[in-house]
Amino acid sequence: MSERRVRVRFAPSPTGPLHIGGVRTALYNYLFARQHGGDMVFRIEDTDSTRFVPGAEEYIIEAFKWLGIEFDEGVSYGGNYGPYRQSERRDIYQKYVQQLLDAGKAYYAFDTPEELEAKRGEVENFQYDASTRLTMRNSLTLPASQVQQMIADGEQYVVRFLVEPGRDVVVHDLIRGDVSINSSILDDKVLFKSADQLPTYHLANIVDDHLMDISHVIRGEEWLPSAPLHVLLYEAFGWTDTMPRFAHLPLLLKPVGNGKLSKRDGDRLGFPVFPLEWHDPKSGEVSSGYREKGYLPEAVVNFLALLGWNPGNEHSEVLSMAELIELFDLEKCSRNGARFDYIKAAWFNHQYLISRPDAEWVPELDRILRANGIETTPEKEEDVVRMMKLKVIEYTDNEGNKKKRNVSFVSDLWPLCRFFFVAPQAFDREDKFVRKNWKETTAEEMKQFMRQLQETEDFSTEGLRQKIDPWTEETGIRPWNAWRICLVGEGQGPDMYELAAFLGKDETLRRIENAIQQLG
RNA sequence: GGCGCUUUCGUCUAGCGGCUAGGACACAUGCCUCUCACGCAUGGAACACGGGUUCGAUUCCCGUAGGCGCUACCA
Repeated sequence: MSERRVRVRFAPSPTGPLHIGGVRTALYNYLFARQHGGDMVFRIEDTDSTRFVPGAEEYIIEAFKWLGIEFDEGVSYGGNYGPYRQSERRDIYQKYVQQLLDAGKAYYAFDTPEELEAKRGEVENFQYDASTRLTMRNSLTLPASQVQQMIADGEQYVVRFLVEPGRDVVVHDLIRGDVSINSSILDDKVLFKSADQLPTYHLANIVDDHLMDISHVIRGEEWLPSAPLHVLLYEAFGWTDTMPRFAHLPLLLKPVGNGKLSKRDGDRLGFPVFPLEWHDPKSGEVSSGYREKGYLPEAVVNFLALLGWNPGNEHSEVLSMAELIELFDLEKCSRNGARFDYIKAAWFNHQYLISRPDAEWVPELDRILRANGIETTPEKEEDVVRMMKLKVIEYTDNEGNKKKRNVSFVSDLWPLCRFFFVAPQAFDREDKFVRKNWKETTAEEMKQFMRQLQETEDFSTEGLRQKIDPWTEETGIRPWNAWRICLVGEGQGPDMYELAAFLGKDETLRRIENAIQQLG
């Protein structure tokens, strides 16, 4: 078994945008596959034609591209095990359904949805299983000739799996160990529906995993209760020796309150639950995405990887995809659900944002500036990036130490740097910083200060420092905070000499004059 | 209701019979300082409960309680 090539799959239903929990499941599959030099398969499980949502498949593919989770084969990637869309595999499933039917391991059932509904109404905890199947309308209770006739007449039916009661079915789970369930509590699951000539999830899933030679099934914990059914299905087909190994991942829970993470939590607390922004084609509703919110894909991946798995104490929590691949270990996955700590997600984003290479900033910053009506030319771009990188993301303090600012999202940047491009228009007298640093004597001091600036020949950072520092010593005037109000409008921003040097003498003086006029 | 999974700081977790129970996020305080930050330092903060097993349980077993999931002609 250790010789078997690792092949895993991520197999979503195209019923809407990819939930962040699904992203994590895919990520774990990906890490596992890459670590073992195996294959990652992308399969579309669209066996419920009524729930198909246009655009969902494309959305999912785009989301993984953005996140850097790569598939080796599957829908849109090709491969030797296709087709990878279940709706295109009808013939295959029919063959295997027939195989079970012929072997007496499955049977036709003609009970209509209405009849079943009625049954559930009159019998408490009704379940279609060994205890009830002989009281229903199916090929076990009806004469064979009548069954043939009904099918020939086009009567709607389903094929159900015949579960032998009274057996303990053991599922070996890589994360949880052996899980045992008695087959008597399992129902005779519907395997195939005549209405759309498609199988249900369970049948399609087992057949495809077998045919695609999947070695490991890594999926969410919600599948654990049906895992014994899947084991039984492998047995019924005679595929137990190549049955994949199972691993059921803990679920992602709400940040606060009870239950699993839902879209509503994101709306309520202000964080996305989808990787990309999603425009619902029916309702027109727009759901925010990590990408559009200014998250970096590396940060999302890193954060998600650590929700339910941990490499241990000796490692930093800031891990690249390559490091995650190297360290990942299914058996070290935790078994209990993880609350979704979106505050920590922001911290991860901060980590990646401040250490981003300059080149990657160019298009991003350019976009921000254009969005705010600042035109940059390609020649100027580099200067703008350098300036913003040095003065907004990272700067040098008076002692020459490199410092970094608390920027968590790309969208935080504009408010932090707009003063480089736009002079403060109005001043808020109620602002704490303004109140504290603009006193009655300040206007007069600023006028004196302006004369010093006026006389400064070398208006560079160093030139200003050499001219102004001695003056503050002589006069005892400490101009920096008031000066900051003039140029920035509030208590933030880089070193004042650096800022003034960037703005230039004219603009610096203009802004001070304006502030004096307004604040008096 | 039935079945299954699960339970260490507020949160994510390390721990795999003997530890002052460790780290990260968040929080608080201090240092730095021309502002906001960053950084650094410090601090508070946890083994759900009850029985066993054992010389010794956070760790193993059994209950109880809580949490989560499944219980469709959805995945």
